Amino acid sequence: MPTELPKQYDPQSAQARWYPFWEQHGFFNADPEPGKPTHTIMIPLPNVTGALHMGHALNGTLQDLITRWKRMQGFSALWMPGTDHAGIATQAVVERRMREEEGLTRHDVGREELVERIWKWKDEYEKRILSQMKQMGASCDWRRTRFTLDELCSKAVRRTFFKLFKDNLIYRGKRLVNWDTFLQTAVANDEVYEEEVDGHFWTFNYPVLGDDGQPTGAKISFSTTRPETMLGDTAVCVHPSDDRYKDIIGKNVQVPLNGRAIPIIADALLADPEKGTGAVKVTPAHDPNDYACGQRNNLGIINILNPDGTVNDAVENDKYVGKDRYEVRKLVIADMDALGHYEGVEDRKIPIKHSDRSKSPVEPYLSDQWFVKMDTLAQSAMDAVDDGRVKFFPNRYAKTYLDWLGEKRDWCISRQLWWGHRIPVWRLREGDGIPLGRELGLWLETAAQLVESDQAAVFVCGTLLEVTDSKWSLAIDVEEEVEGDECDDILVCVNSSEDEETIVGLLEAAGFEQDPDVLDTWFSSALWPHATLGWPDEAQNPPLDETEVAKQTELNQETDAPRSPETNEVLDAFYPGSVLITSRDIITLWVARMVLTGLYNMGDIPFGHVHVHPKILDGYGQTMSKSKGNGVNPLDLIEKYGTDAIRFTIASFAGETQDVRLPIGYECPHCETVIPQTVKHQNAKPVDGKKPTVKCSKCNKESQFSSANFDPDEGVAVARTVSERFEYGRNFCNKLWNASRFAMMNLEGYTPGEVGEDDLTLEDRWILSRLSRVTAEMTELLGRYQFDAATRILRDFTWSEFCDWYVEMLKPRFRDDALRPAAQRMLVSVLDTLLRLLQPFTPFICEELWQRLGEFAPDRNPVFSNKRVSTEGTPAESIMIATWPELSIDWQDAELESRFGRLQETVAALRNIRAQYSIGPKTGIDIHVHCAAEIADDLKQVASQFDNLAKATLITAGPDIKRPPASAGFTLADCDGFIPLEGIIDLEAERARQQEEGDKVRGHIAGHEKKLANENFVSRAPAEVVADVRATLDGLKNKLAAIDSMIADLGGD
RNA sequence: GGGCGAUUAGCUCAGUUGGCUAGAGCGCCACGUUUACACCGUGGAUGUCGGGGGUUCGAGUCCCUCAUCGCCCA
Repeated sequence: MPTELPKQYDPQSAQARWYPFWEQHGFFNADPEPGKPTHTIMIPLPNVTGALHMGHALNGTLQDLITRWKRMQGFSALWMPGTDHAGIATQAVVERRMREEEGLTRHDVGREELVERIWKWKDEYEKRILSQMKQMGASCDWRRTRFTLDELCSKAVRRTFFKLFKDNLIYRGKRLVNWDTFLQTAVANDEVYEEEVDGHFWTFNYPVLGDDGQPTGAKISFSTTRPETMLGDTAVCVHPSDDRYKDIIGKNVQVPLNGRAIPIIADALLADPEKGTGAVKVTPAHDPNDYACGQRNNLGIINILNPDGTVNDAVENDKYVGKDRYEVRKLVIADMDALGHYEGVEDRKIPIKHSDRSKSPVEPYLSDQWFVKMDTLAQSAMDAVDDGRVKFFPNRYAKTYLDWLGEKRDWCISRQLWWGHRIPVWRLREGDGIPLGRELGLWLETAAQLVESDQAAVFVCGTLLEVTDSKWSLAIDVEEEVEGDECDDILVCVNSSEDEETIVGLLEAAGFEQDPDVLDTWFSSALWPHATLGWPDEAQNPPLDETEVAKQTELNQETDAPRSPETNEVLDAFYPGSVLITSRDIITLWVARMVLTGLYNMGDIPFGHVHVHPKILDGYGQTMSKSKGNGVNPLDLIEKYGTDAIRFTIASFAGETQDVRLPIGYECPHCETVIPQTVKHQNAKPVDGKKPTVKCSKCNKESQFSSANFDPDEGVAVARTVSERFEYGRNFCNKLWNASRFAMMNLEGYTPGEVGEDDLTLEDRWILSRLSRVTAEMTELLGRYQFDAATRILRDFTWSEFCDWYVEMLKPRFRDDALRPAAQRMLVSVLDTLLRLLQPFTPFICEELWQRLGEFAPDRNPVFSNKRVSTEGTPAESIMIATWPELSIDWQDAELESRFGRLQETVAALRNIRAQYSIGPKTGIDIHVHCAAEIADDLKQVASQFDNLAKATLITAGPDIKRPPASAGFTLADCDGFIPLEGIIDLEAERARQQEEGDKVRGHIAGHEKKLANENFVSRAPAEVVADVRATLDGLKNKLAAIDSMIADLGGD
């Protein structure tokens, strides 16, 4: 027996009920099905470092929305879930924790143990993240969940690396990196932040040497913030046009600290004659600008640092070797002073780069790294956008992508970490040298066999070992090179294969050692779109997660994807994907790389569309981030407002131009007062283990609050994050809920059947016309990823048309036995359709209502065709697999909508008069309308609605109607209405009211007349526009005449 | 330093190729508990569209310039 709905929607119970229902029924599954088109979205994989934030909530909502929409449209819609191992971020988090809790460093526990600990961390956080996504309602195919370090993804990484290696697209080179001396690893630019610190600016001088190598007595002065780098100086640089130094360019100076002679060079890019002394020291190994200068001028490069930040023996002065750089700095200053080359110091704020992971200052550091040559790869990815195979929405982001790729900078893929895909290259241990003579020849024979069977690729002295017809060859005379000490390097890249272990064993026995570095995380995420689908395995489908499959088997015995022994159908079906939905900061890091690896491995783009959505900022316009402490936990909001409300509101944020500000507050757990968040709250951190609190402005009680910086103590009352903005979504859901509640209260005795052409009333035709338009617009807007506009038209339709007018107008029909069946069918049809339009946005409430509606109207599939509406047949088992609404364009009727508009305006005018004269809702009013006969007929037909909507009785209507005495009035474009108000009317007030209205109209008229009086406008503007203005002006004049005559009747002038 | 974007009501934001004296939600004011909904209904007030120039018959919309803010790249 159907039960009446409660007055308020309870999101938590709907969420708890329907998500498992969807999962168990396998509705999220996406499998290749013959004849069914596919739609693929690859998730921008979240880090396993921490929890999800608002950005993820936005990003995930949009992907789910599109996936749910496409699924309803009949696509086999795949939303591929998964997480990213996030090399440095994750390792750093685990290392920090190990240090804080156990006082251990990674060197204490060793590589294997550390990696094992990180896996544990990953398992915990992955679970947490995936569960958060489920709470957001994500309809991912969880059976296909992947992780960038899992077996499947690892295979793709190995194959790609091998392929690139073999194609000579990978090389080793030097590079100045941001070096974290604490973690002893290179950190990427996006893992570095700049902070101003109090520092010093010292000035020193170097003595100039004559041609004989002896000091000439001249000196050259320069300043520096890092005096210790003098130990690695290889030049002093001046501007070529600087007259002060013209004569000494080309001469040498001496570094007093170690006696090294270095040249004075001229470089216009590095030296600035306006600044300081105009001369600068050049340390190519420890400064990016100096490095570039060194490259330009063929300077030497002297690296003076060990990986831990101590000074190495290259400084040629034992006094400094082995000491920390900051200690050396002091020594160097003192020594220069003692030697008489110190000139002074001033205090200065210095911007210093810090590692985001260890919070310690980074050093520019020259190191050996692996690179991918970007030239042709980058070009292929640029071509894909240039020729439109990949389209950006909004289009302007194509520029970011193309500009970045256009630089074709080689991609540094190595990271000095332990957590990640280890580089599959073995090289001879340092010092072992290359086997000579016969031995080398034999070795190459063996290597050639591996190369021929595609199990390895080999570089000897920088040259690829090539094999044709079982004969190896090298582009160099290898023995000559080796004997001449030109080369001492053999690199073997091992392909993944069954014999891999044996091959590695042989290599290691022969003195080879695997490179210790791991690959950049982006290397594996670049492969995400095809790796997750099983590439490079083209002979079978990728495996499914057994636990997830098991969830479904209780209800459905055949959930396994159709197996095919011959091909990877999943890869064939879901690649290339459809759209990538992401935020703009990873267009270069990730999007571009996915395109180029897709083209390289698959010969095809990974996705046809890239949608870039806005970012969510805090109330002060700052990017939300963990380090700023201004992040918001979506789960707090879900608890407060419900998932649907969050999703709906978030979708309404997703426009094309602006980022979104989200001012938040904390809700006092004692009295529910909202305390706005300030920067102070954002920065608050526990002091001596005591958690910060907020003080309620009303009840004065202090409470701990939700924060990204700390977890509140267990068991205490917590002021949770709230934001007024989500009331938008919550109120909307409640409105929908209550409209449905109303429907269900009036569905008793519902029978399926037809509403014939003659039974369709004005409001029926109107709502169908609107519904048809809205449906078409929705499809259009979602296709362009204009989520904000889509949300708006849905809300407007639901609230301002369906609820405010249609449902109101249906009410009298439900009271009439003869009219009720048709009204019920109409209401069911429209509501059913509306719910389906809303499902992608607010899936939980829609499912709840869909199922409830099924109790009242088990047979109700609406069919809108041939000018009739009928309900028949059982609806889909779940709204998420119901069909996406399509209404014929024939239902759209502009003329009818404008007739309906007149009805609405009339009602609004009547209500306005009621408000003006304080006529209570129970008091009836009469109305006389002066208008053309045709319009009069129209009004008479809907007369009952005047009563229903404004408690007004239409007494008379027609061209001969005169204003009754003592009446208020209103004017529309094609009719004037009069409401007799004997005894109530205040002539003076009514006259003033009309006067005001008249003034407004006069203003409009003046504007239009001015336009038409302009010769240029009439002759140059399009005829259509001119005609429009004329028509509007005529209307306005009629209106004004009517108003004036009313004023005259009221005894005015 | 280069690029992209933003600046519209008290707040948060819309405003398709230039064409109705600029709209929404929240907030505000007045009235209202009418058998879907007070997370509601009815009515109302609110803007030098960042400043300055220009193009045009016509500019919130296009161009130039200045200011402020944000992001990306170096």
